[in-house]
Amino acid sequence: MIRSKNTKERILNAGLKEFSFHGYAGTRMDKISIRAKINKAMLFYYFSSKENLYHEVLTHAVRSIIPKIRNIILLEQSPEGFLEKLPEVYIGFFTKNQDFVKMVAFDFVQKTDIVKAAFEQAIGKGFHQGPRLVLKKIEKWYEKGEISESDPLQFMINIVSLCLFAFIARPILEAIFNQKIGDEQFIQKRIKSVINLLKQGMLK
Amino acid sequence: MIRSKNTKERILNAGLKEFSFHGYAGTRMDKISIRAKINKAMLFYYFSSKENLYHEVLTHAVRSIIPKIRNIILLEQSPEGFLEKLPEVYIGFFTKNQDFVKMVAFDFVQKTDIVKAAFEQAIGKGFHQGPRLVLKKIEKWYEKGEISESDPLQFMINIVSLCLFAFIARPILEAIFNQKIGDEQFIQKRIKSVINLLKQGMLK
DNA sequence: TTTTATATTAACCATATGGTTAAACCAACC
DNA sequence: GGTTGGTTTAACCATATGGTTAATATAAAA
Repeated sequence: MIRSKNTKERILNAGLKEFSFHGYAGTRMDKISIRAKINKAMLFYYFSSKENLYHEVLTHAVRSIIPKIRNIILLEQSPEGFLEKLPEVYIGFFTKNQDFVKMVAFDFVQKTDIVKAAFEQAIGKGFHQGPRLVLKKIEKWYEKGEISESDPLQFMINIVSLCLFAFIARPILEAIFNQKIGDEQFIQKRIKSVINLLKQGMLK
Repeated sequence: MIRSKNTKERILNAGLKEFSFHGYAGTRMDKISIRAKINKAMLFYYFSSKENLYHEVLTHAVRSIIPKIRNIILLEQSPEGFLEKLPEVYIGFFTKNQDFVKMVAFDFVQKTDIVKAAFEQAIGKGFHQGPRLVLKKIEKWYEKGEISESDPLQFMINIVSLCLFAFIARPILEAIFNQKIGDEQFIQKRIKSVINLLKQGMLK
């Protein structure tokens, strides 16, 4: 009975859009069904509840994403390469997956547990192992005198902050500084600025 | 009739707490009334609607905050001083006003207009003038060869990103890196790291 | 002490919302 | 052609939620 093989997929996509725009609490099930062009009951037929749909949307999105980032983080062995490649990959990714980023940013503050669970489930062991390995790698760079930041956690937070913040806070920044953010020109500038700052500021 | 002079204040405080924890959509009026220990009808007696209460909570919070930040941003004349003082003030402020920061971060993405309106109303002319003046100041620093970042907007985004992100994304970071964020020790480390990175990375 | 105007409450209301149900639909298999 | 079993729908339901009302309490003015 393949009346519509892609119904589930359509729901997942519509869910991602709605959740990313309105957050978990602000999202309405019937809005999702309208966007997916199906009867509301289908949502519950396939996903049983709002919480579960949210969970599946998240897991689905995370699965399609993680591998791309993981490689760069784990494989790169020199701090120069790390600081040069990461911003480009991160910012490029965030730009092309704003819905996902928005959705996570929205509810991680409040529905931390459910978001965390989705990540853990989607990533598996890598969820704990990955970050630990990265931090160790950074620690060694410091011991070898290759970088100036002694705390690996601060090192990583610096990178992620510079790459992510502008895209989460985009409406705030646009309102305050009265400039458009997010077009190709801005993104290229942003990447350059971040790489420059990181290399000049954290390499020895 | 001063049966309870501080009822309004109590509602405002309870509102800030609830809105910051659950966002606009996720906040329930009766939860606010319970937290404020008054009858739900009082909320509407004093603030007429949820949207309006939200607006007032925001305006109230913004008013108590802006002056502290404004001075440092506008008065400081050297880039060194700017990069040394701002992180301390910002991070200190964000740490002590996490509710406010959370609330703004939560809904600025989605309810941009209402948040923006509250800011504009609370700040007045300074809302547009302030940022413009800062950007001009930074531009001059670059022209004088005192800083290496040519784009004032990127300059500011770099600063704000490094100061704010960790406190907004706190639960994410704690989950990923499996470390506590937000205690006094972390905050001191964070301030140091940000100042170092900014000075080493953007001063000439 | 009575009046007055504000402050406060319990009970209520209309609607929105997540979720259910029972029946219809339809492709494949017999 | 009829049966089977997953798919889809319209109608429905219980509860939650923002908001209202009418009555009551109370401090101060008269």
